[in-house]
Amino acid sequence: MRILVIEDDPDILANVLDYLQSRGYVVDCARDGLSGLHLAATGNYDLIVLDVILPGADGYQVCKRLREDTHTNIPIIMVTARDSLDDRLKGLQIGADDYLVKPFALAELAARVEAVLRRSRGGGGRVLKVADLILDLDKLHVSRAGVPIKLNPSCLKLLTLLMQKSPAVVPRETLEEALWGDNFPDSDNLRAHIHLLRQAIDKPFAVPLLHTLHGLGYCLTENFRHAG
Amino acid sequence: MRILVIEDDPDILANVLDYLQSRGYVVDCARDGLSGLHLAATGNYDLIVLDVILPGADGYQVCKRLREDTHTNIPIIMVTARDSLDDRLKGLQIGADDYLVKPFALAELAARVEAVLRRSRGGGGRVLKVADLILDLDKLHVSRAGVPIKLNPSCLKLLTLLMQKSPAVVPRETLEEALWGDNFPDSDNLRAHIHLLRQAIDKPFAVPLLHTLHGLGYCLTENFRHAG
DNA sequence: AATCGACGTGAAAAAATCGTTAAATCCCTA
DNA sequence: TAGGGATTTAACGATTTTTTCACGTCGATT
Repeated sequence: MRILVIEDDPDILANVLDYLQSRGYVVDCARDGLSGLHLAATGNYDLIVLDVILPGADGYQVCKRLREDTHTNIPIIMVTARDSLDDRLKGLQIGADDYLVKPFALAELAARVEAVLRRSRGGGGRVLKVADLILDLDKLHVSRAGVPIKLNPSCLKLLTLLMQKSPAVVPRETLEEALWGDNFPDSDNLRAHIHLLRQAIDKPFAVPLLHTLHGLGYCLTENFRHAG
Repeated sequence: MRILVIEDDPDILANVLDYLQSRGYVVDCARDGLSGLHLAATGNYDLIVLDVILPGADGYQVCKRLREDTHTNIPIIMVTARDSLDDRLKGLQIGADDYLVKPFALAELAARVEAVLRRSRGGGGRVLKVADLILDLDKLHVSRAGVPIKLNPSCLKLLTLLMQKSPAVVPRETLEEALWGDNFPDSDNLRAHIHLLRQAIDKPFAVPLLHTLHGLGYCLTENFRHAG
């Protein structure tokens, strides 16, 4: 992760640089608004820590020009001693992702850096994984051993639940309620769906993942040892 | 935009509710941790404002369980009177997107809500891009492979949402709510709009970007791998 | 071993979803 | 008030999903 720190106070700059580097980030710095703008536009950073009080162009101008002129959406955390409400509002409305008031603890800066980065990288990637079976909860895409698998909505719901609970056993009633709520269909329909799910995720592969515990429920796991 | 406010103090709750509603958000609320957790898991919200001091499960527990158990990445803004450094760090590290200390100005809450929403949808830039399809949110201008495309307002709304969420799958209900709010028209009208959108952005080009996932929703993406 | 209930399998019927088209209605402006 | 674009409604066929059902298998209990 590459971070650009734009700050004119040499003491603060040195502290921030050291701390962020110690946390494993690659950090560059600029001491005034214009060189900061230039670096930001060319340097391919993942996040910018931006002081408001700067020689040259101030932080608001830097932020505004980054958003409007260069059309970048690099996350920006503004940092400043100015803590009036209007200042904070201005910073946030102009396109900053967060606004931190000096003096601040370096640990808090790092925590906010991580929070913003987490969000800017697509929210953390909501994926479930059991053995070589992967379910992407956003794309609703399933694959096993790299092979894409097509599932209908019911099977997808079942698989989601089973993967979330894995390696626990999920009772029939839980699965039925997930599919139909309170009033299930007349026939014992879950069997058919489980069958479809098995066809899709287990049949084409060597080791089955979906196991039946007679009278108890179903369980999705790799290391399944039958009691015997 | 749907927001869930989890807060037990009735005065603060009323203020926050009124203010956010006046800004055009659809707001629900919960007064304790458990019902908040339940609403959050089922209610399809775009953001959660979460008080730390709560009866039932406290805010940290709610946040943690949302991130770990239910695997949601709904943006969370924590709000609390506890402003010690450790409290703030805990909130951010546990998966909150922002941490706001009481007492706060409603305007600042709204600004931070918007900053977080901006980031959580498509990244804050005013230009959305999916493959060679480009949407300028300021000029409301759409083009693909350099060719300008004219869209009516409905299709524009649909495309905006789909691009913001890309490459995630957007369920029908989300699209319908974006177009009509709570009371959609009688007939299944989304199909017609999707058709129009396809005519505009896909038909004149070689590779389609808008894909249907039967029973699940629609997905705008370039690399769409569907199992045979 | 016999039996009963729970489970697996496959096929076919029923229902839901979807793409497409055309006509009707609404809304704004000239 | 007429015209044009936007939106809504309706209908059709095609496809997919869900449900139902019949029958065979397995496991536990007697």
